[in-house]
Amino acid sequence: MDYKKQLVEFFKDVDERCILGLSIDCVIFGFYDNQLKVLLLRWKESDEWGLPGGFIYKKESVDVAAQRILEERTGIKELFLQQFHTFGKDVRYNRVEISRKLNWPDNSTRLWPDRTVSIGYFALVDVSKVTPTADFLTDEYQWLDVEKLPPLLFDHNHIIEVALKTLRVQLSWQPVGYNLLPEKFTMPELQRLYETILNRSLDPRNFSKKMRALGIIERLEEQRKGGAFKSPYLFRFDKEKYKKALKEGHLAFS
Amino acid sequence: MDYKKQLVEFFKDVDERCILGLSIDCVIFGFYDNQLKVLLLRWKESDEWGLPGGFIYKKESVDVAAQRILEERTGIKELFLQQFHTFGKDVRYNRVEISRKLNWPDNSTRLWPDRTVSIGYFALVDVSKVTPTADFLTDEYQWLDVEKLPPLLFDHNHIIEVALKTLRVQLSWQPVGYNLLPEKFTMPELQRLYETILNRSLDPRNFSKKMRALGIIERLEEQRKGGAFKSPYLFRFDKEKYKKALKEGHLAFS
DNA sequence: TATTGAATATGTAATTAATACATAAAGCTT
DNA sequence: AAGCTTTATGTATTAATTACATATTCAATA
Repeated sequence: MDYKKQLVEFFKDVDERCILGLSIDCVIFGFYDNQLKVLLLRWKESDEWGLPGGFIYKKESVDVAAQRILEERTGIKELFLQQFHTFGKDVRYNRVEISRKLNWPDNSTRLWPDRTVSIGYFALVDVSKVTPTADFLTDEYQWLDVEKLPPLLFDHNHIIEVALKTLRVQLSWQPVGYNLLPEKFTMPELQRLYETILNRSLDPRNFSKKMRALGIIERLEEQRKGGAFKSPYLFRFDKEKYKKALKEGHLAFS
Repeated sequence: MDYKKQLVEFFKDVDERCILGLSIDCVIFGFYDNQLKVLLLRWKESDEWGLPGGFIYKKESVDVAAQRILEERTGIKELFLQQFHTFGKDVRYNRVEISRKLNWPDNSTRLWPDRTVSIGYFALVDVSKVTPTADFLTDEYQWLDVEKLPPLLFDHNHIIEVALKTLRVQLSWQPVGYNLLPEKFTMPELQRLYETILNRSLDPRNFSKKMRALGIIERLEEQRKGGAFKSPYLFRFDKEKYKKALKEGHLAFS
């Protein structure tokens, strides 16, 4: 059975097992090469990219569904995952246009509901711990720079924008980094993460002072060698204190 | 035709005109008697209270539906309205329990979907400008103190808690008051609004200093007479500057 | 092995914001 | 006129934020 026939079966199956007209879209952020990246999937037999997403089983909480979808796509369980907005415009896609873009038969989206409301979640993950896996509809993944995204399927560019905005606001009163950086990292790496998310440069003396004052990281004796310059110290998050700061929220990068 | 028969018609009609399995719940905050109030509706032929809510027409944006529902319930168009969370637990109500509580015939909720996901919006309104109107399912409204709520239908107590938490967080970086107070208000009134939302007392000298420094209110020459004490000055929000502050977010009640 | 270039580590002074705190003034009542 | 109640207001202290420059280390290479 070829892909196009499987598609019909796939959507029939979704209709049977899942809630209709409601989906989840996941904005999975990662950080490397000093850039904030987002995980995107290329849809089969097309050049179109979109966010990982999925549907909610009939007897499954939405939060659980989001977690499941993320685990399916990234292979990791423990991650920062947060619902940030529900996208409910009456027209979020045009079935004819989608069929064309995806090179699907004309009537293949016939079984889709007239509209779909999508609940957006964003996740922060350590790229090195992730093994992205495409789903049935897609066959390639890529981490793309959030600042240089091509036009995506559906309203996914907009969804990413809102996620990013939420992340920026959150950064001003909660710590970020535990889920985005490897276990050990240098102060400049942490600073570049903040600079990337906030999209502006910070003073290294003030940044270091503030971060260390928060009491959520500890400096190790270890240094990272390798560059033709002074070796930076390595740091590590104190998981307990980090979690506490997440809850209480006492940062202020204004 | 009596109410119980109409009920069946009502839900049939909803099924035909609206998206299934998705609803909107509105937490409408108001402020008077120095207390933060929330608008609640009593369901017909019962003593059970719940949030105003409704369903989304098949070709209607979720935001528009929320606005429509609020307008139907309060009669006012221009209000602060914000989506704050989507509630998607797999079990949010028990149909048998609901039937019993509402004194409905046993099978009256038979046509309800197995579960409903609800999108939560909160609104801030000037109580004096509102003419609350009950809907088909309800026949009485009341403004109840958010701190003294009885057990409500469904997960509405939880929804209000989340709304209140959101409002508190928001207060720390955005102004509040334009939609909750009458056009002219005194500084102590504004302070009590803040104290009520934050649930703690503030120093009047510091509060006044800070508020006036924000540049979003102007003091009028007018004073309010009437009490056996020094007449307070009246203030008014500068709508433009208030809107700007809303967008930019520069407050900090920490 | 001495030199150079690149990135890191660090401290202090100045400014701004937040907090703590008490008294005089005005309006109504009696 | 006295008394009660609520409002209006300023200053000193502390804490937080900002601005700013130089010495260090490592690797490459001359």
